[in-house]
Amino acid sequence: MISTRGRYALRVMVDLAQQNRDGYIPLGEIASRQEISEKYLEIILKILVKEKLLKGLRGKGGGYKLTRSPSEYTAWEILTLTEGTLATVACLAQDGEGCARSPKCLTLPMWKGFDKMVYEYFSHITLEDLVHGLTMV
Amino acid sequence: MISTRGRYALRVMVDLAQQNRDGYIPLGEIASRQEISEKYLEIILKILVKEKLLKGLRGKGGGYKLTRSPSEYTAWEILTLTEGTLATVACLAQDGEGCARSPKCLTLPMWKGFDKMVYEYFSHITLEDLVHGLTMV
DNA sequence: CCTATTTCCTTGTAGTATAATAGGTTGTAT
DNA sequence: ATACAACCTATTATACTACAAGGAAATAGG
Repeated sequence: MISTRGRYALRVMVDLAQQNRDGYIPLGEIASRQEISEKYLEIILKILVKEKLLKGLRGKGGGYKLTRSPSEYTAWEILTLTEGTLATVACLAQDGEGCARSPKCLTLPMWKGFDKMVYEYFSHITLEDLVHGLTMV
Repeated sequence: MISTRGRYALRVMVDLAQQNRDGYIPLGEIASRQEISEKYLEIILKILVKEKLLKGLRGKGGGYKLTRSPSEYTAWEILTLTEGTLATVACLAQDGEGCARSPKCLTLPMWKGFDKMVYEYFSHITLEDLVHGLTMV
C-alpha cells in the first residue's frame, strides 16, 4: 500500500509538469488545484527539493519548478524518495540486514521476483507518460 | 509493503504443505520450526481456519491441516485474506468509495495497471509451486 | 528601507495499525 | 480424569500517518 505521501508527490509532480510555463508556481496554487492540505504538502515538497527533483524559491514570485524535463523523471524515483522504500517485505529493504532464514525460505524467491516486477513497472513510467494520459501499460 | 501477518501466513501454509503426512500438526510445532511467536501465530491461523483454508482440531492429537491440495491454494488468496486488501492505493480498495477526483486523476490508470499486474503475479503462484522451489517467475 | 509574499524549519498531536502478550475456556483423545 | 491443544477476549508498547501551528529566512516590488 502506497501512502498519501507518495501519491500526493506524484500528483504534484504531474501537476507541475502540466503547467509548462516557466517560472515558479507557489504551493498554495498547487494545493488548491490538487485539493491537498497546504501544510502537509510542504513536507512532501521539502523532500523533493532536498533530493533536487524540484527547485524552490522563496519570496514574492517564488514557488516551485521542475529541475528537468518531464520525460526525465520516473515514477519509481518519485515514489522511492517519498515513501522511503517500495520493498514488499522487510527482509528485502535496502537497510534490512536480511533475515537469517533466507537460505531456507521458500517464499523469498517469490518476493524477489515481485520486487523486480514492481521496479520494472514504475521505472518505465515517466512524468511525460502520465501527463499525456497513460491508457494501458 | 506486506506485513508479517501475510508473510507468516504464507510461510505457515507452505510449511503445512511440506509436511505431507496426514493428521493434524499442532501450532507449537509450526511456530518453533518457523520461528514465529506462538501467540501471534494463533491470530493468523484463526483467520485461515475461519476462511476454511485450514481445518483446526482441538485436544490431544489436534492441530491444523490443509483442507485442499497445495496446488489449489494461490498466494493471492492467502495474502488478501490475511492482509485485508492488496490494493496499492486507497481509492482502489474494495470498500473504498473511490475518490471524487477519479475522472481527472492522471495517475489513476497507473495504479489500476499496477494492481492488475499484482493480481496476475500472485494468483498464478500456488503453494505447490512454492514447496517445489520457485526459481523464477 | 519597507512590506507583502512565499519557502523553509521545528515542534506537536490525534488517530490508527502492527506485532505481539496474558490468561482463561472449550473441546478431544487416551 | 487428565493432559493436550485449539479457541476466545482483552491489553499494550511502539511506530507511523496525516495532518496543524507558529515562526524564521529569503526575495521582489515600491
